[in-house]
Amino acid sequence: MGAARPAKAGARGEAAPDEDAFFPEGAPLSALPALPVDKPLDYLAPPGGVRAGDWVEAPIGPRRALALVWGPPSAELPPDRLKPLARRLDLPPMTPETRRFLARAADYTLIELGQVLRLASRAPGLREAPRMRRLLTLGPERPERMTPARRRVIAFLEAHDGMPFEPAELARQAGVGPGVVKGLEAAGALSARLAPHDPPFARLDPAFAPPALSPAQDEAAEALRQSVAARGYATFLLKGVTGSGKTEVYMEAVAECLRQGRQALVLLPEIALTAAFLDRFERRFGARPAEWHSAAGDAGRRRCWRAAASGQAQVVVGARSAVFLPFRDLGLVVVDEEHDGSYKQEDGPRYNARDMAVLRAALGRATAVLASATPALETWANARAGKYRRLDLPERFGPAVMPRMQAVDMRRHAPPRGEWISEPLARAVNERLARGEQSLLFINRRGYAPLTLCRGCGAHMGCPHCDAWLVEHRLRGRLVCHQCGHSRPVPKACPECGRADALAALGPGVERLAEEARARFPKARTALLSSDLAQSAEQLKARIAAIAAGEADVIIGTQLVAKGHNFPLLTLVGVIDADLGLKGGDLRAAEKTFQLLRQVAGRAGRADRPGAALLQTYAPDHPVIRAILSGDEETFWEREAAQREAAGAPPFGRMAGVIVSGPDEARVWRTAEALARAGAALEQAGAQLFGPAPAPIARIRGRFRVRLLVKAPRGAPLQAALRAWRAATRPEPGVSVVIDIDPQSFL
DNA sequence: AGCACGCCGACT
DNA sequence: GTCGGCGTGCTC
Repeated sequence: MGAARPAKAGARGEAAPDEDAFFPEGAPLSALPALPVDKPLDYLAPPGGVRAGDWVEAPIGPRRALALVWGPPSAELPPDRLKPLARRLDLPPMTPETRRFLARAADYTLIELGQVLRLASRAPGLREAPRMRRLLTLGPERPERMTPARRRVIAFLEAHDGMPFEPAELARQAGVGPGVVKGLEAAGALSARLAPHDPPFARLDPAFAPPALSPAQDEAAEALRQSVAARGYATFLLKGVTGSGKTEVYMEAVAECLRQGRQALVLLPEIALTAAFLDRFERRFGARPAEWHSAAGDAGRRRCWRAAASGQAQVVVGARSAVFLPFRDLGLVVVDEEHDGSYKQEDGPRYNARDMAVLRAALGRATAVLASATPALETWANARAGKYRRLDLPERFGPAVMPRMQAVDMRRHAPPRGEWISEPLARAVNERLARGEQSLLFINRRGYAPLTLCRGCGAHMGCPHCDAWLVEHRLRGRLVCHQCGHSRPVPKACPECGRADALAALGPGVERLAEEARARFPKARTALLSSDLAQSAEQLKARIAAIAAGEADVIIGTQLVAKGHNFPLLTLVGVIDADLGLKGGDLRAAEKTFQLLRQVAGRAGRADRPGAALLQTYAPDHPVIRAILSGDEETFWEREAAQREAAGAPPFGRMAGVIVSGPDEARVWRTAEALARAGAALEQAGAQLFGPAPAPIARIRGRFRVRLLVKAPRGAPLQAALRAWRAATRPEPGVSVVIDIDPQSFL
């Protein structure tokens, strides 16, 4: 996310200057339907009039759509051609801040403005009247005829001190039939009132249970508190390893936000992690926040959306799409584990919730907090450039931030053919076994073996849809393509030459490594952890928890172990192939490997009991390996940033990936070349175009794919230029051109 | 998002 | 000759 400057006029769909303009019945106005239109359409105000920001129902073709009153009419059509809006909806109006945010988000992500409104209104039942229910309390009168059943109802209500009940619930609790309650109400002994069906969220108390903070935590918390209290824009990078207390620190920012009477949003990358977070939240503030994620259900989403819009929900905790909720007054956005790839929406409208969070804070005079132990390169670069304020949390229990890191030079310690655990690593594991401690053997490759080769004719088992090799999954008895998911049974004989028993499995996967570990450490209890072995997310979590609690001595795992769960008994991490991922054309390979290996190695030991990590490598002098060994991440990031600039690859900030794909290779290539030729138009706008790369054309899921890259200096109108450029080139039939504004996807 | 319009393939 | 595939465009 680039600089967070205040809103600038001129962007498409900018909120009208007259922010709460009133439009009396019949007056022309513009309103934005929640469908993929790229600008508001003109309508006439409905009976009773409307204001900018009001939710309405707009006729669109033969249908009616949810829409938002945007501002004065564009006057592109004469007023006699305009249709009147159907009606004003009983929903809290959208604030000018949120409207400006939606406009800028559309501009930044190249998503149609109406589609962004749709993201902001994805809750069920918005066009229906809010559901109400009848509640009964004790009325002023007593009934003339008193019966035992009636007495029970009255006594029950008296005992509950004015608390209201639904009729059916009251009858059940008082142990009477529904007729008794009805009779009492008719006699005037009970009075009824209507209340919203969705109960309000419990009030949160910022003073409920403030934790004792370390001096370093308190310093960071104070910086955040001051920023929230100042009610202006700022973004912080809150950096600290697991266990440094990041969560406690940003919870204090939430507390200050509550004291300010503004709303806070906490984005979490994984729904699976929310339950633990919610418990923690409740212990701090005495009640649970509103939740926003797909698993919350229709009722939950409706309740959360309305409470966010009305301001009743003080804090919303949610997945990435929560960033588009129409908050009434958002004062703080926290993005936890900001480097996490799941903040990126890849299907349908493409956006990165982390970037949207920063944009939203900038336009709403709010504080954004990006929390991570391993920030994304672009976040790190933004902090270095002074756009984000950086807060570093040291380890609470002393300087032992990372485990002792050591390389095992595989050129000197090569294991025998068909094995992958070196002697030094085996020794280290045996030491742990003797002490009753856990070891983790890490290999970032699922399955048994990455390559199956015929010893007879040399044929390798490739995917019929991609160029990728098929990976043998021995536990499933299948060959699987990790690119496209295609799978087939493991053949008995070579499909090329027909020779039986000639197929050889080459290279290690996690299943094979587990086999080797069991043979190598026969007395140890081994456990295999791989995402494709789990039946369900729940089951996987339970399994990880059991292993973390000590059910295994040697864990053999894929990158799944890098995230989430802590392993308190773990004191050794052995990285089987630290070089994996450093090869290949991915510009982000070094950065990704660096982060992954640090995260995995960081699982070893705890702050008070540092562990060790052994990296098996054939290239101990590779800069990435050296950076991981030295732990000097600042230098590493500096180098990565500089190298990208030197290579002419877009550095940071304003850039876009352009994905050209289709089923016909020649058509995809011709379209990519046509786009490249039209790049002159981009260059006039100060942008540069890279590609298409001369490398062989990629095949993914049966479609050919070519990538182009566009970069523009800060301040260049990249979005507008991209729009014009794309419009100027007609893709060949069947070819699609997708512009991806987020850097993570294409680097 | 729907829905109509429109231009090329296989068919009673 | 037509029926129908879904690519493209429009909705105030």
